[in-house]
Amino acid sequence: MLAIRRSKLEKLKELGHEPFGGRYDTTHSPGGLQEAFAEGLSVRVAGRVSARRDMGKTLFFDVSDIGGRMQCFLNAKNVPEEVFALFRDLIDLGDWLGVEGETFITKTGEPSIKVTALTVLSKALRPMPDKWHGVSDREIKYRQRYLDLMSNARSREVFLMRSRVLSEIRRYLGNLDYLEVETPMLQGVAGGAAARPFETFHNALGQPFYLRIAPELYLKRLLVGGFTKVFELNRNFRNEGISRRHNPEFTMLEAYQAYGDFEVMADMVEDLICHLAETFCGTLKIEHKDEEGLVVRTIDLSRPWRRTPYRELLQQVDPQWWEHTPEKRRERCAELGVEISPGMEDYEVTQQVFEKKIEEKTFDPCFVTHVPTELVPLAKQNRADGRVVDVYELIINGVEISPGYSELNDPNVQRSRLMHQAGEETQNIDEEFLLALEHGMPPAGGIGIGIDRLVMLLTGSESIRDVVLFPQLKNRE
RNA sequence: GGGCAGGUAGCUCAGUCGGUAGAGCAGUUGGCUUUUAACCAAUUGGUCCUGGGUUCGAAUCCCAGCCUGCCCA
Repeated sequence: MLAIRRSKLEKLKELGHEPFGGRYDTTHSPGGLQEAFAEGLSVRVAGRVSARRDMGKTLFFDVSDIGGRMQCFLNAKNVPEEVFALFRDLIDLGDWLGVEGETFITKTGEPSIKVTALTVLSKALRPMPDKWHGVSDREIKYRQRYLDLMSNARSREVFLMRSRVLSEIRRYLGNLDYLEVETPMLQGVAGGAAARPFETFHNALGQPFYLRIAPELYLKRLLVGGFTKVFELNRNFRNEGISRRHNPEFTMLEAYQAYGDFEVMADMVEDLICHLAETFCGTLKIEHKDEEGLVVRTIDLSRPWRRTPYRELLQQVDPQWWEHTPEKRRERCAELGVEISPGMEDYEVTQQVFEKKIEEKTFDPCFVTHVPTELVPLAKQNRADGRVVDVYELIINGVEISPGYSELNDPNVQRSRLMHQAGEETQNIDEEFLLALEHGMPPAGGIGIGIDRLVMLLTGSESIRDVVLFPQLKNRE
């Protein structure tokens, strides 16, 4: 098959066509013309030949790109013989073409271009995937995403929506006077979260670096510097397991607002996510469907969203949970079918119960507030109850979508909390960050939003690999 | 890391009890001047994931490995 395509390529050259083209100025994209369609327009449209229906002296073909398709009509009577023969004999499904002609509507009502001239833009030497099923082999979808995109409308929709969601988040925050910034991805100390980092090495500096696991400690330095509303929307890296919900590199939004607190930020996140759902899904009741198109779950984003303290949620699992001794709590785990390991601290035991019995079963939005201090070293402690911090963790669709804090800005408390978390490993403390706090950070509310999980929620995707263009896979060898 | 499922033509997939490797689409050839998964006829195309083993004979049974997916940790 390759050989046949190559011989067509040679014939194109013999006939004076450059098979890998060049600049081609268009009046419309295929999808753009579809939207702005009127009869009798002179147009130039380019795209990949995605279908052809050959009727002898007449033939139809579609040109398409990520944004849509347009039917073209080629008739032996309307064009010079060589133009007709060029398409008929040398153009295959998958080739890129520039098409010039006039718009009209066919007998069957299809908006079309009556072709008068063709320009070869690129010859495809390999065939397109199955025109009806597309590619469904997961490995091919992920390793050769372009084949997935050119053959599966659903994938195109997901990634178009992802792109538009990112733009809309930037626009939304910009309207609120947030400034977008970029902070280091190569960090000397990987701070801002508890996760194993990727390690690397800078040769000229002779110094090890870590790929960031969070931008938080740098964004807070910017609060110290006087940025009062600031966000970063970019990649984090965590050297941990890969699963349906985890990719080693993932996209995170972090935003900080001076003089705010976690409740101000919860209000904003609630409004932002509802805005995105209304804009891109047209509804706050999002239906997730299975392969057959049957609705398996409906997520209701109607406001106001539930806000419930961590303490109360555990009482819903076991009313006596907080009265139990640590030993009794471990016993209850066995009864509840929650697996724990012997080395776990008491608060970790409770957190396991939270994750298995509450988080995984919560699909409609819930802000879990006031979680135990040990779980969040970077948030302010609650004034009335120092055992908890002033934070929320937003659960939707059984996963944490967004954390939000009243940010800790007391340098002394911050130091002791980080020391406590680091234990023996004091080299993991970002002294430069503590130095910045000593210069004075305004009180602030901060949030993170896991963008991949948000896009999964909005598109009804069951796997993070279906919303990341090139998910991490093992090398072939 | 553990368990389960899968890997067959470019793509989507069948393959019975271990007995010559199959279909649809794509491709090729021919026909057809308004089709839209166009249609009709003919036809090409295989490292059956890899490597061992059992057997007269392996896509099929056994062992090891690779890759993917799902579940668990």
